[in-house]
Amino acid sequence: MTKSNLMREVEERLADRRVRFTKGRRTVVSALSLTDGPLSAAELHLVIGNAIPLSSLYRSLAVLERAGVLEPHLGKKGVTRYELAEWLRGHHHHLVCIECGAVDDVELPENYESRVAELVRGIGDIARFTPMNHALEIEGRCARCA
Amino acid sequence: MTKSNLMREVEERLADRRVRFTKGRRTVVSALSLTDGPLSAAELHLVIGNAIPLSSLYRSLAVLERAGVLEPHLGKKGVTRYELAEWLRGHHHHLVCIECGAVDDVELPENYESRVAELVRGIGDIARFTPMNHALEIEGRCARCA
DNA sequence: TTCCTTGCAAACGATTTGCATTGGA
DNA sequence: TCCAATGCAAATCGTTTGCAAGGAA
Repeated sequence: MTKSNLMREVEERLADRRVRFTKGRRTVVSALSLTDGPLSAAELHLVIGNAIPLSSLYRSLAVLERAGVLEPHLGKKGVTRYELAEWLRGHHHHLVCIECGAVDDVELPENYESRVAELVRGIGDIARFTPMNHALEIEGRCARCA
Repeated sequence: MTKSNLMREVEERLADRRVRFTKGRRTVVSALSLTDGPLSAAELHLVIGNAIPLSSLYRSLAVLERAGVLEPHLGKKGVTRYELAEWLRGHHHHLVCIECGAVDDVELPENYESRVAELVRGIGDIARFTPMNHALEIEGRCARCA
């Protein structure tokens, strides 16, 4: 999805919910649309050049999460990282570095993703569970920390 | 695994690593072996009847985590809950019900688990990432809520 | 106007740490 | 004996909140 399309999608979603798409919120969505993985409030604060105070950032993140635009990922030391929700970013999985805590997104090649989906269906059958969504999270060492 | 076997396994592991299995650490492992889900430091503090001050609890948890006896489970509000490590509890995945929020553990049949492991290895190769651990989390509707 | 958002500073709560004391090998 | 573990209190750090000022509808 192009960035301007993305902003339009978000705008629409927020309008539906009577939530204002203010300058601060635009900045957050825009920054997250340009990065590879989830960012914490502090990381976001750096990325956007201290343009928005932390407290306002936290409030924007909370609003965007409640509106279903962002998804939180809980990290160590009580740090929460956010990324665009799946309906905006597309389906992907996470590589979490146990060394530095960085989270990278991977979009699997179709043959991999179909095997994951197949496993998920099979597990659902075994466990009498109706799968709606899945996430394969892999912990390990990223290229930088290996 | 019986509880006394479990304590013996932990004792052995700690001995190998020259880590003392003190009264406080025994209390923590024992409490966690008796509960169904992961517990936070505060919850543990309650469960063991304030027998150990919070700061000591945190230190015990840190030591046991570094020794590979406990695994942290990151929750909202910066709360970390701990459970016995996988080699003590068995490898499993999570089925999260989007209806009632319940989290069920599933232990996959060997042929499923090996396919998951194979995918994880393949993904690591693609992404230049060294996988150490993985977790497949499936969201959907549990049997009760379907 | 009226309600929502923002910025600042202070408050909060989970976790960590400095230091003196205790305890186990 | 002697280093690691403990208890207490104070410090840290991510996050939240009260309040007054700014903005959009």
